[in-house]
Amino acid sequence: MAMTLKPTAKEKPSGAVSDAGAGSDLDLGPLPGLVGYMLRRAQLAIFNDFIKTCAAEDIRPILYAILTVIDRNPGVRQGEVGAALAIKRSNFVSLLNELESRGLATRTRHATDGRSYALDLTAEGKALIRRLNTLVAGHERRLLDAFGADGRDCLIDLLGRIPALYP
Amino acid sequence: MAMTLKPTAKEKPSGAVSDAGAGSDLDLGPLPGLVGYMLRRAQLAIFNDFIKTCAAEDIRPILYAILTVIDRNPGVRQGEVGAALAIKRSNFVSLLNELESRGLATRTRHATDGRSYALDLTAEGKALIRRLNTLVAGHERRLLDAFGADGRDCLIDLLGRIPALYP
DNA sequence: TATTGTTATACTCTATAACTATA
DNA sequence: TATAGTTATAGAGTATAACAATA
Repeated sequence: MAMTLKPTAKEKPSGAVSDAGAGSDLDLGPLPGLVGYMLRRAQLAIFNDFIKTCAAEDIRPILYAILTVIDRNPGVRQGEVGAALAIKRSNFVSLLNELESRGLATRTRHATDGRSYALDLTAEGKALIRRLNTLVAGHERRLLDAFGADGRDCLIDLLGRIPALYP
Repeated sequence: MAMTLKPTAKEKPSGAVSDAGAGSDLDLGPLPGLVGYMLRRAQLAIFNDFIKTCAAEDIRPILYAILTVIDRNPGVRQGEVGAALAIKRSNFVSLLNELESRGLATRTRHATDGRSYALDLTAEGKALIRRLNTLVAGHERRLLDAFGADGRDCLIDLLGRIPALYP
């Protein structure tokens, strides 16, 4: 639970606008000190790189997450995947339709509950997720190279504690 | 540049799904180890809290950021604000229209460049940003209480280094 | 010719309500 | 009645292309 750390040297002696302004020399006031603001910028940058990384397979981050969960939990019910990824049922439908029409995943009626669908990857879907995992590992390695394993683990750890703060 | 730290104790001995699944017992595979995935979940949680925090003033995160930059840089040109916040010019127009029509900001023709607008907050806008800063400080304090100043600074520092990784 | 702001448009993600079919 | 999935719809945020006015 505890954590000991030394932040990187503060290179801006006064204002502390840091790099957040993307080269701009404007005064951003409290923004560079707000977790939410820095989170938005970081997420934009990482998602753009993720999209570029998986562009050859035409897969967006949300589709990669869905494919991953189905791959790891064959026969999982549709609603479970959505809940695990915080995607609303109504929004999940068209995403799954997309995967299904591309021949990557299948809906099968649940054995004991006629309301549910059991989701599985097709052979093509399984082959795709393997290729994607290789691409994504390369994408992730850039962060690992920049931050080191300790820095990356620390970031993951801190980020993972945030959702629990807002019940 | 260097950083020393001890991640929090790993409470899940085996799988390490952590809290990312929001209580689900599904196997999320590599997702909880991906910075981008954890970033998305953290940002969703923080933005939702921010929106709730500023709901009484009917201000979304992006409007707060714009108001802040205009407040800190009176007379700033429209394009500069957009560039500082990574908002495309074409998308910035309607956002500024919203602030202007609500009587919070003004467009004035730039003194020396007839193409530009100089942006300023109205008295009402200035009063609003002061109230917002109080609300946002409370929102941010929750993170500070949870992580401590060291943890928060570490998080901000790591997040701030991410955009520079993708030129 | 290049830049600033604007309009138009499209796509993705998200949110809500109402519907169906099963339980 | 409650739940799983679906449809319809609306709102944000983001992206590109084309245009007018100005430099």
